[in-house]
Parts: sequence; structure tokens; C-alpha cells
Amino acid sequence: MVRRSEAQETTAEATPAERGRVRADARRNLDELLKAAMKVFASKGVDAPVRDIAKEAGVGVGTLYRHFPQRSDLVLAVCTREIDACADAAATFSAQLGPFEALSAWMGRYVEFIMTKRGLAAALYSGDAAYQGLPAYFEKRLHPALQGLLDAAQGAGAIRSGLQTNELLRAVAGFCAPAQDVGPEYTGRMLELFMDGLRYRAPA
Amino acid sequence: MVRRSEAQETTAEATPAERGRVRADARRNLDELLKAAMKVFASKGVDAPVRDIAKEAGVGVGTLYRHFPQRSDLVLAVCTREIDACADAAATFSAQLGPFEALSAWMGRYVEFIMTKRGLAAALYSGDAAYQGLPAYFEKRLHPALQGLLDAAQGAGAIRSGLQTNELLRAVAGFCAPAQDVGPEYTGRMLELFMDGLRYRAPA
DNA sequence: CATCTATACGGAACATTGTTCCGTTTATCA
DNA sequence: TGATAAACGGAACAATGTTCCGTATAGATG
Repeated sequence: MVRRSEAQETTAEATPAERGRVRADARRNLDELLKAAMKVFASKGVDAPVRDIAKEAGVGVGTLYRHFPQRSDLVLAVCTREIDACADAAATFSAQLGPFEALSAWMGRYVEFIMTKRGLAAALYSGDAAYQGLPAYFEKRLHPALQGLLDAAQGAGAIRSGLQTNELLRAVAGFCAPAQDVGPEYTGRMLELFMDGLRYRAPA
Repeated sequence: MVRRSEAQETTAEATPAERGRVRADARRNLDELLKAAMKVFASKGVDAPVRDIAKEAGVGVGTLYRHFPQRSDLVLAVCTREIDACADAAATFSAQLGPFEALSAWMGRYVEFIMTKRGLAAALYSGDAAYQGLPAYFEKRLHPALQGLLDAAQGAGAIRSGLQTNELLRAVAGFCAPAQDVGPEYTGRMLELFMDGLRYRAPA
């Protein structure tokens, strides 16, 4: 059980990637792999075979393992990427919509994110050391994103106050978890209910 | 994806086991397998290889599969058994200890149960159809067990009222989940804190 | 443009599992 | 004691993560 991707390198030699000179095909393949993994994970869950991902990316398994020494590294990379995307969507919605609509839209986006991660919760709770850092990253990126939206909506008097940001994230993720077989209408209805709850005792 | 262990048999023929005549060695091996699985799951987590369990039981894999057609059936059997044991402990504690002490002791027992199930949460959240029924069984057995202890302790004025039984079960399981590497002192301290909370505003 | 070399690539081969199959053993009964 | 249905053991198969190494190529150099 060796920890990879440590912060400090023990050798003085820098790898090519660290010197900033990466061959074009290498970078292209890395992108293809991430795209492919995102697609395959979404359709077959995070337990999908590596070979499927390599094939989808039009690449050999050797190449996959060159970029992601362990299967879990790939899962990690995809998750990080999608957490980032979800967090960044908050700013977009804020800029384009009113406070409550932005909040509501983001919650929908968040539910979408959770739903594409069938089996991820399993990995997180498995105690596998490879995923130890994920919950912290999840919190680090998603908490501020939601916090901003909540503050704006509360400032506008659109929703009640006294809400715990983390609890909202957890609750929504929670009621999505058992929704794997029941259709997407379920999560839609639940989220709507939830959002209505938020504005039930709103000042305005 | 065929559902096994259906309630109704499609054929009129009854298997020997159903007629009540089971060979002695078969029953003995089944017991050995369950004991072995409990031990191996506890030490290596529920992802332990079937071969390890068969070896621990002193039995071939064929025999294991004769009794448990799928790996998940064995996991299921062990879980059911341990849920039962945990639920039954409530009555024992009630009979031997005072209301609060019984509650406290059972909570300790419950934490112990949760902790031995490293990786079980993963299985539960994985969406694997084999484990669909487990959460319901968990609730069915553990909720009444805790409810009785709470009622007794509340009746004696030892703890506050207005508690949601399911929430307590969930919360305790929740703070045990991330405790896989940190020593058992952590869960001990947390549970103590938790129990103190329960009696903080107690009538007596 | 030709050549050279570090880097990356592909996929066969290996290791670790879950699962099946079938020849052998044995408990039970007459 | 012999017959036989039931159970047993473990080799063999299949799926999947991971490693290895011969081959191809991007990019630098002359």
C-alpha cells in the first residue's frame, strides 16, 4: 500500500511532464481517456471494466495505465473534474439568473452530478485508502459554491435563513442515493419539494 | 439478473432440505461456513475472497457454493445473523441492567456491529440488487430494539424525550463510518459524548 | 530533410478473483 | 451390508485489474 502522487519528489530528476514538455499525443490521449471514462462511468457506473474505457478512448490498456497507474486514480481524476464542473456552475447560474432561480438550477445540477456517480458512494464508504481525500475535496469545492447561492437567495428574502449548508448537500445526496432504479421523476419531485420547503417561511 | 430465493416454488417437487431431511454433514458445514465467514469478514472486510472463507471453514469452494449460490448470499446470511444478534442483545441488557445502562450497553454493542462491517456500507450503497432487502431488515429489527430501550430510559427519567429512533441509529452509524483507521478509542469517545447528550436535559 | 532518442503506445501475458462442473465420497435407509 | 440420493472437493473457466516489453513516433538536432 504505497502512497502515490506525493507532494515532494525524492529524486532530483524531473519527469518530462514536470518540466512542462509533454508530447502532444500524450496530452491528447489523456483527454480522450478522461472523456471516455466520464461517459462510461455515467452509463455503466464506476465499476465498469478498464478495458471498456480504453476501447471507448481508442487506446490500449497500457496507455491507460501509463496515465493512471491505478484504476482508482482514473476514478479520482474524473470525480475531481466533475466536482469542479459542478462547483463552477454556481457562478454561471448566479450571473444568468435571479437568486432563487440560480439556487434552484444549481440544485438540479448537483442532483445530476450525484446521479451520474452510481457506485461512487460505495467507493467512498468502502474505506479504500485511494479515496480518502475525496470527501474533503467535495466539501472544499461544493460548500462554498452552495453557500454563495444561499447567501444571495437569503439576501433577496427568497428563502428562509438558519440553514446548514453541509446538511443541505448531504440531505439532497441522501435522497438521491436510493433513486437508482426509480425514474428521474422521483428526484425531480423530491428536489422541488425540497426547494419549496426552503422558501416556505421566506421573509419576502 | 435472475431473482433467487423467491417465495413461491414453481415446481411441485420439494428439495430434501424443504422436506426437513438434511444430511448431518450438510448442516454442520453450513454452520462452519457461517462461522468462518463471520470471522473472515470481521478481520478482512466483506470483500474477502471466497476461497479464504472456504479454507477457514475447512471446506471446498464447491461446498460453499452449494450452500450459497452467490457470494452475496453468504454476505446476506451473515448480516442477517448479526443484525439478529444485535437486536436480541437489547432484551438481554434490559433484563440485566438499569434502563440507562442497558441503553448505553446496547449502543456499544451496536457500534461494535457497525465496525465489524467494514465495506458493508459500500455494498449497501452500491445499488447491487442482491442487497436490496437489507436496509429494510436492518430497520425492522433494530428500530424496535432501540425503541424499547429508549422508552424504558425515558420512563425512568434518565434521558430526554423527543428523540427519533431512526435518526439515532443513523447518526451513530454515521460517525462510526469514517473511523476505519483511527483507533477504537474514537468511537468510544464519540459514543460517550453522544450518550451524555441524551441525558443532558433529562427530567431526573 | 534525415536521423536519432526519449517518450509513449498497444496488447499479449499474468494474477486474482467469482463461478461452474463433474468425478468421488458418504450419510441414510432398507 | 448394499444401494442411492445427496453432498463434497477442487480443477477448470471466465472476468477483470495490472505488468511487461517490443514497436511506433513526436520532437530535437544537424
